Amino acid sequence: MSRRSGILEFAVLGLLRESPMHGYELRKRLNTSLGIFRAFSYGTLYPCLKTLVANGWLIEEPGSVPALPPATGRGVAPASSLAGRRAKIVYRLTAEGKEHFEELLSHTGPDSWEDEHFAARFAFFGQTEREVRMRVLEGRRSRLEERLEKMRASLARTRERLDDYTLELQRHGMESVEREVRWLNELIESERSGRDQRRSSPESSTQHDTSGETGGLPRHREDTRPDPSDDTK
Amino acid sequence: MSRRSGILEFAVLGLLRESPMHGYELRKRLNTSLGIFRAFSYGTLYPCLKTLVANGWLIEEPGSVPALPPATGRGVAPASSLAGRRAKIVYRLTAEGKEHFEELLSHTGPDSWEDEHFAARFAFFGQTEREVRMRVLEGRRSRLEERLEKMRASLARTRERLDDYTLELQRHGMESVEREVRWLNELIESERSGRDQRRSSPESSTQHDTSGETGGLPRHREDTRPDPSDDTK
DNA sequence: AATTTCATGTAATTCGTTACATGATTCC
DNA sequence: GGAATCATGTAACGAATTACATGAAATT
Repeated sequence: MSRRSGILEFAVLGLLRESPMHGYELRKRLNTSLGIFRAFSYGTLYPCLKTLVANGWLIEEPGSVPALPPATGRGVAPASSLAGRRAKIVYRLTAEGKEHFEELLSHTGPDSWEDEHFAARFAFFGQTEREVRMRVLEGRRSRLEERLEKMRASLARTRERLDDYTLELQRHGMESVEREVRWLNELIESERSGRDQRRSSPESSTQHDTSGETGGLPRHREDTRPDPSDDTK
Repeated sequence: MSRRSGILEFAVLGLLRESPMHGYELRKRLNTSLGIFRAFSYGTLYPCLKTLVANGWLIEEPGSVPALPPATGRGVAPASSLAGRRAKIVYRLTAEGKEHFEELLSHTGPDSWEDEHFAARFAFFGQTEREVRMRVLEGRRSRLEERLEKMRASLARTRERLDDYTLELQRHGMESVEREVRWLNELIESERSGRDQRRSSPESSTQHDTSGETGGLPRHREDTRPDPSDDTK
């Protein structure tokens, strides 16, 4: 019962699996860390957290403020170390929550290939088993190929009667899809050749795979611009 | 009043501007002809049509069946030529509807740069004035550049702490955006150099611009596969 | 002292879907 | 005559947003 959205629930559990957080922080990570994630609002997030708690997947803890500064008498009320502080609820995954998340991770349904679901799943591939990763990647690919088929068909059918702009829009749309298919091909390829069945424990890696090419994801370089600025406008 | 969605209303008016249609057909065109348009369901479309009628922008006409076949006594009830036929309501744009659409076309707000709105607007660039086209393209571009900024920032901030997959997802996302920016650059460029202020009358063109290169959209070739098949699964 | 950013929540509303209900027409 | 597709609609529900309301903490 209470068929909560899927995608948000999934992402919240996934993020909380890595470390406990409070809502505000959670939302930011939802919008940044994860690739595509659209900006969920608080009006969505908080009620969702509530139901996750109700389901026994999360517990609320009194907020121990992240990096509590020296606080030598400065400010209004230094109070009793970290006791009387209102609000700032930190959510932590329970054992059942963890279990539930694992189950979500290992499941794949036709939804898993859809745009947003796919992105969410991909974002947690780090804790997904190899076999499931493959299923998701391949499912996504065939979903896109289906879509391409339709686009091509409709293009062929209507080509003559459309103005340049509509045509250009379709063309660009198709190219985007084709591009994603190529991306998936690369990923699938490198999944096949990669041998590591790695399975989480979030504090591994940072120097994961010193060999340049084989076994990991396909290599792409990216200009390293240190560019500190704002986040979600 | 009755702040109807925008995007669906806009698209419906735009499609009907070209020619009258009934709901079923309309929906198909929504999902195919226009580039990106997500599949609206009937449960969305029909009520929308109703309110557009209520606003005086559309009128319902008894359906003259598209290509009515000889019908020489065959079938159940040939009836009185095309009189007693139930349903099949054809919607036609009224003068006010046309006016309203023109106004929507010439307006631009911050919404116009968002993904779906942008696609919808672009799909009707054929009947949009040059100046407005420019505004929309440039608005979209700066919207995307903003987005890129944020992505870069968040990448720089979190790079070390993320696993390979999350990173790869972000990288791919950024590349997609960068690609669209390049596309927009091309379009803007060719808008600048193109001289035709063309403004609709849908029955022009089909051989619009016999010169290969200058003035129109940037040229891209595309394999012409005649591939007749189904539409919306 | 004032402003900004952090932080949590709720109520009303919007947008859109699913599932259902119905029936005509065409194809085999 | 039975299946598929065309065609129109409605009611119940779902997901998420906006606008509102509140207040603590940090920055300037």
